[in-house]
Amino acid sequence: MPELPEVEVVRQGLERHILQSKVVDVDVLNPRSIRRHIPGATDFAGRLRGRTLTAIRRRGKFLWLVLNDEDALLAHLGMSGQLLVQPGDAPDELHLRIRFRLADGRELRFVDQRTFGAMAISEGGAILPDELSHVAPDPFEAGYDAGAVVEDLRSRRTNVKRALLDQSLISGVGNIYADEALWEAKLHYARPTETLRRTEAHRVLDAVRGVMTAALAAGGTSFDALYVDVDGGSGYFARSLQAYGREGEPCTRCGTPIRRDRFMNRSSFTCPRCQPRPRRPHW
DNA sequence: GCTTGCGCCTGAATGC
DNA sequence: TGCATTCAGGCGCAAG
Repeated sequence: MPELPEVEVVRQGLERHILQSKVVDVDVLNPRSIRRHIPGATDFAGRLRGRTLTAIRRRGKFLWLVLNDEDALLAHLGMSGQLLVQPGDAPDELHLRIRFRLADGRELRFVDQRTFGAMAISEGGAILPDELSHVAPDPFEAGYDAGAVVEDLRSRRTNVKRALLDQSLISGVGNIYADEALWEAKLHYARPTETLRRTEAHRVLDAVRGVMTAALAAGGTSFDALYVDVDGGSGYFARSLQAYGREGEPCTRCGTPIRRDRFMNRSSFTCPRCQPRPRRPHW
């Protein structure tokens, strides 16, 4: 599942492989993958033909390829999206959605089994696409202000995990790293945000940055055949996970079996001892 | 204005 | 065995 570290691995891979490449043609094999590009596939391809990829940028889980220092090709990988750089004669992937033919004969390919991902052209989006105006800075950006995030977090009327997953508060965090950060900070996912002390809020935000830094160093988290890198390689952070996916296995801090709950229609993994459920408030 | 819940999507895994 | 159901989950939007 691509979260910030996996998207950053992809960004770095694109930077290594296709910076200054020229797009000569584009095939949209599934229009759903450009559903955010309202003018449609013909317009999409026309705006890319002849353009050069002059920079690869990222905020949170969003990625954009700058076109001649002006417009941008915006991408979100969703659940299962991959951006692969392949020789032109490589066989099509089963879930190939968009093909970008490059001038040197190689292809940039958007492959996405579940089609939750999407691409679009952002006019004038080189620095920061307008489409991302609602996406907060991620913890690795210069504009990230931990103190401001702490105050925003504590002003919300929700629980801490939902807040961490809210891209308008802090971007780049998905289900896996939210669970890992909460385990690290010894906080339960259902903890009401308004009851967080400043030190606790800082602790969980520091944990978010720490776990994502470690994941990036490991090349990201990969499960099964959902590859991460542009050449199809997998990251190996999955073996370092402390909570996510470890139901029934002992907590590495205290030995208590990790439990799995359904929460917000997704799985949440906690150590019941290190992360006790908050006491219900008195009504 | 803010918070919450749903639908989108495919394939693997599970249940009967 | 085979068909049906569940699960994975980020995002945008509608409803509350």
